[in-house]
Amino acid sequence: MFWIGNKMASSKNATINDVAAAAGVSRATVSRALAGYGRISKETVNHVRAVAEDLGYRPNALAVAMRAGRTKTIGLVVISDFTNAFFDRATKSIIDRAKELGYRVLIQHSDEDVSVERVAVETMLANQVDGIILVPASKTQHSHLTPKKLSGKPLVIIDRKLDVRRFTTVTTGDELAAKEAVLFTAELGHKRMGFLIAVPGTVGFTSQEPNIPITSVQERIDGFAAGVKAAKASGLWIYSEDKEEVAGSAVEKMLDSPKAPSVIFTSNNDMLLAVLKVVGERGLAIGKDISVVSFDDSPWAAAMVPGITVIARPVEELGAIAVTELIETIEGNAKPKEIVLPARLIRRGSVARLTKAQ
Amino acid sequence: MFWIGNKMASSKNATINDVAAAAGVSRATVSRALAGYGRISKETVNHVRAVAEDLGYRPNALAVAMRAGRTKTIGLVVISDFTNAFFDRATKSIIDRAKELGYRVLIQHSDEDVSVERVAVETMLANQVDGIILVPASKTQHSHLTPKKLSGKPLVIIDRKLDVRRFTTVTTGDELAAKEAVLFTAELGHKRMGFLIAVPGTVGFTSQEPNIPITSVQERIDGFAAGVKAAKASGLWIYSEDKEEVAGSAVEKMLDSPKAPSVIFTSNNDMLLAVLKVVGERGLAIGKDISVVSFDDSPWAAAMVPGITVIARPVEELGAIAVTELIETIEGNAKPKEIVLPARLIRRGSVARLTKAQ
DNA sequence: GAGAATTGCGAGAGCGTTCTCGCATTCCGT
DNA sequence: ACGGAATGCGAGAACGCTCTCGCAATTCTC
Repeated sequence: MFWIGNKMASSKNATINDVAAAAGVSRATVSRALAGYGRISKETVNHVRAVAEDLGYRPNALAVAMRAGRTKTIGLVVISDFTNAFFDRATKSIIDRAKELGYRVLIQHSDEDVSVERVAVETMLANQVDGIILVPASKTQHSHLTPKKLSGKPLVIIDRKLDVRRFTTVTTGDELAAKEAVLFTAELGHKRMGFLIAVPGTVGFTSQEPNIPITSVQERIDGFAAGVKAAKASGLWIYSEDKEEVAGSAVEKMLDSPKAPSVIFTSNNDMLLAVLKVVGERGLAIGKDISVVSFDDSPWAAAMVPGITVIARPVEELGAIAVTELIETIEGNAKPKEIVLPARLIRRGSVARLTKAQ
Repeated sequence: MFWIGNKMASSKNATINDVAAAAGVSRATVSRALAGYGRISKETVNHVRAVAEDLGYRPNALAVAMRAGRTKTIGLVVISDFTNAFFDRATKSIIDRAKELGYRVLIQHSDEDVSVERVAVETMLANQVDGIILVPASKTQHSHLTPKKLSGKPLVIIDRKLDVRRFTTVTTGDELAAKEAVLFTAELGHKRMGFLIAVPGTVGFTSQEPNIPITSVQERIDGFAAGVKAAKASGLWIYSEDKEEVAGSAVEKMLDSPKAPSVIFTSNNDMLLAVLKVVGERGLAIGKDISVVSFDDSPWAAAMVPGITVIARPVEELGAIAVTELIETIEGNAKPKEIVLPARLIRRGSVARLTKAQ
């Protein structure tokens, strides 16, 4: 085979050696010219840049990272994919903020499974990420999250907390928001409140409170209970598998109960969909015959008529703050801190004003 | 500072050199022991593996990739983030399928902007991806997609086509599906059909057909037109900016037109939301006073009552096929091919049966 | 105009792997 | 017991890059 320099060898990338050869200078000079540091003449810079441009030279990010011991990449391990109405926006804001700060994002899903989370973290570290943002599958199982196992790489926890306070944590104040939402419905005359809670790992549904290893969900339950108590109302809890048909049956049961609630709270958007479906099939009018409040806002919850009243968490802000904190820790040495962002109630038409007991 | 070997130097990763030193063998032997190739005794293998385990050794993926000239990573450049009801599932299926085949996925968004797409592709290549899956922002502007600029890396186009046939392309048969959907509504008695089309880059809305550089959207328009013609019905086209308020105004105008349609088709889920909102505010009942058909299925379109009749595209299949084709091209040498997957109508309750002219 | 300071650039090491090559050592057959 | 084959392992190069060090050549200083 004939070739002229490396350039013709194949359609492979031109390397810094090719540029050096073509420009008639050394590798070091090319590096200086392109990165713009050190002692080098203006003419050489221009010449080298022109040659590099000409060859379509593109630095090999792998080699740069290898040499620098830094990849400018952060890892993101979320529990669910972005077909979920919370994690889609969280992921987006994390990617966007990271980009602003000059970082790339590697994404993995744990599916609420600690062992999957463990290998996801392993993969991240093998790929030399500079830091990790994690939505932990369990608040208790974190033996894979010791500084040693993390090779000293910083970790930021979002959405939920661990039962140790070793890492920076960014969450939302769901307990207070849940309580306020309940009180809001109480003001409108509601006395019987239902709460449909998605609990990963459950099979079927139950009204017995299961062990919940997720702090954010627990907070919502506690806040709901506090609200019910403060309003001197009655509460009905149903814990369901995260699957629409199952959740639908749970809703049926709730509606058929002698103490059927006048307002149903749901712990996420999937549960809300289950409620909407059953309620719709029964011909009940939202915001009139039955009221609904859900955690997490979404475009369709806002666009429906009546709009769904939601407890909106500052998702984008949460993601952006997590990235900012992480990168500060990577580049400087920020201390671990616990950041709690306020969630707020967005009142739309899905909660009826009750005049008489219903 | 005192230290014993590299291990104590900091909390950095143990390298293969550390393992070799700790096991009292050479790097080459460690490599053989861990990878399981070459001539090596059983005892050495066990010993080395134990030591590696003990040190928490984790091969540096960067170094491996560097040496191998292959990263086992593919790049994905989509036009929109995963808050979009099509790209969330597409991205998910691509990640899942890639994982099955032992590949990781790097994701970038182009926001329908060719220049952003260009740098996204650049970034991918700088990161040495083995191949790229791309949703092109424009069918005509692809000067950055020549084999040379791609460093010979394979590229698979999805969702839309380019005006050249150089790459493997995976799309859906939207033209036929649109036509069939129109004929279906005609069978139910509809004679006046509206089509609300999101056109990126448009400002406001118009009924003048703009230049549309996206083949899938064009196909839908053509199919709709073919259906209207075949049904001897009348069609009303509105091209709108991809923004809810603007699309809402477009819907208002459509409904106020003297030739107001009895059924409105929408080119994607965002447009559907705009329709639902306006229609709901006017107190019109979906599937009764007004009918709706949308491109792309989504959980909430299915859960609403009545459910929204949609043209469902095989998103997961599309993504999986794209990955499979790409990786076949990477590892073997598959020829470019054009794959078109069928889209199908899912009939729910959002299309009314008209008895008399309406 | 001679020494000092400055400027421009090349040589080379090292980041963590993998893998080829070659050198000892052990094993076998006769 | 001796030649050859088989076995086990180490040395070293290479992937592409950055950056320190040092050496010429040029410019400055008095």
